[in-house]
Amino acid sequence: MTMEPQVDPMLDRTTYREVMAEILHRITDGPWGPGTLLPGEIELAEEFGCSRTTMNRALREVTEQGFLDRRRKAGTRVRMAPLRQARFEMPLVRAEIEKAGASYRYALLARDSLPAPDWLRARMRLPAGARVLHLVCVHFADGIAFQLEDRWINARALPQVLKQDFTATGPNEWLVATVPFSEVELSFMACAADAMAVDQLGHAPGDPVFTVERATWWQSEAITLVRLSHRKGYRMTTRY
Amino acid sequence: MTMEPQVDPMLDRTTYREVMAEILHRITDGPWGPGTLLPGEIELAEEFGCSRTTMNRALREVTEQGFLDRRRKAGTRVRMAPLRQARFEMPLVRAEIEKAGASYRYALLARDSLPAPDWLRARMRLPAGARVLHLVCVHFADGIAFQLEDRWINARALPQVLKQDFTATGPNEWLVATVPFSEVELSFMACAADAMAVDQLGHAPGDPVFTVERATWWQSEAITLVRLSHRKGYRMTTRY
DNA sequence: ATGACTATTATGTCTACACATAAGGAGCGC
DNA sequence: GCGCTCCTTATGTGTAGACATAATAGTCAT
Repeated sequence: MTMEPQVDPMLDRTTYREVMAEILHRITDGPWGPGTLLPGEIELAEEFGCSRTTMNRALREVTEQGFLDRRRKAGTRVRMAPLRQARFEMPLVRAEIEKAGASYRYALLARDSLPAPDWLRARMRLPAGARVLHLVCVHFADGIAFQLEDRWINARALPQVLKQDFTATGPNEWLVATVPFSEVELSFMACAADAMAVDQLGHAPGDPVFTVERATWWQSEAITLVRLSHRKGYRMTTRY
Repeated sequence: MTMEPQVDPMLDRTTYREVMAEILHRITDGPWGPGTLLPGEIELAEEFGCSRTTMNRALREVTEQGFLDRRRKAGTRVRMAPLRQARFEMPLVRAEIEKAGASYRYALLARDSLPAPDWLRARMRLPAGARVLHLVCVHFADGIAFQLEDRWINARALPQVLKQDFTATGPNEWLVATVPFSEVELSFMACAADAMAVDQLGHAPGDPVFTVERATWWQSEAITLVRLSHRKGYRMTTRY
């Protein structure tokens, strides 16, 4: 029984990834400078030797990356300035420190179970009388205090948290592995160093401290509120 | 000539947006808790009354939003914790102020054309002897200083900038409309108030000032470096 | 048992086609 | 000129069908 030699029919096909790459190239280093009106999908599909569906997907994804502006009837245009948005990954401190090539150490400073104070109940939309666990910990990079973590965890939503002993690993890593979140509020700000920041991070009183506050909920139930104070001179940087 | 009554065939169709909404609902408020293994695409498509293509797109987009984890053969699983990434839109100050319902006013404080100082050349990878335009401006919300802008623009890359008179509109709006960028470095930090911040933003000397620094390049050529200092108590917040 | 091959399966992607929808633009009445 | 309708056009989205690919699970020989 003889077989016809079969060439893989999909092997030569232009994929939407290839199309994307070429489009991005034409935008950033090629003839499609800012403001250029691109040919229509059908025309481009013919030029690239793919279906309109594939071209549509490629253009859609390049648009999502912020380089194009598409409007029905008006066509596809190269943005004057790529969409002004920054994506931050919020890494675990541990990962951040180890990525920088420093050794990581963690210490628990305080641990306290108590009814949620009023300001916290208001901030996190907690019901009256909810119990919370309050933790204070420090993260060290090469033995030097890097980040001070002041965390509140809703023990009503997570009763197991009260049995956790956070002396070995931080609450962040435990939470990430244990509970999800559906809603996050994230703030960046500059605060004046308080007593805790002075003691633990080596700031002078009143020094500017870069602080991140992060509140998370799951299915409308408060999970945790954390304030992360950083060592002197810390910058949060992203490139894109 | 009689016509058959034609029902719009697409009107009843399940759209990928509807599917996405239902999937997200099932994840965040429904039976698909973290770790759940979802049924296969074909099965889901049947249940939702749509094609596998549509179901695939819905699942793909929910995955992009960080709620699902998909692997060939292994299937689709709800993530334990939604992907930890934050997206910041970087609005024009004007838009930010007006969105908050305040009136916007702009003022140019200083304007100076000079050869790039060494620190700036190093910071922006500028060639020796490059001329830059240095601008200082303030953005007011309801008459109160909101943001202080300290900007350097590479006049070698943008010779037209020297002819621009930035008394009426800020350099940001001009740049956005004039020149694109392909590379951005964005930093957030807490600085101590300097003389300029004291004079213009009403800080006390040494007060913590939330500062954003943003450097942009286009095709490896430096465009602009800007430091934005914010009024007392400013928080940059995002929800997702 | 163990390592190598094979079958199976769920997702990934491409095609061709059709209809939907937003919005620019022409033409018209005033 | 101004505002209105209507046509056209480019993108947006849905369908059925096919093949691609990665990864698991099972089979077989050693």
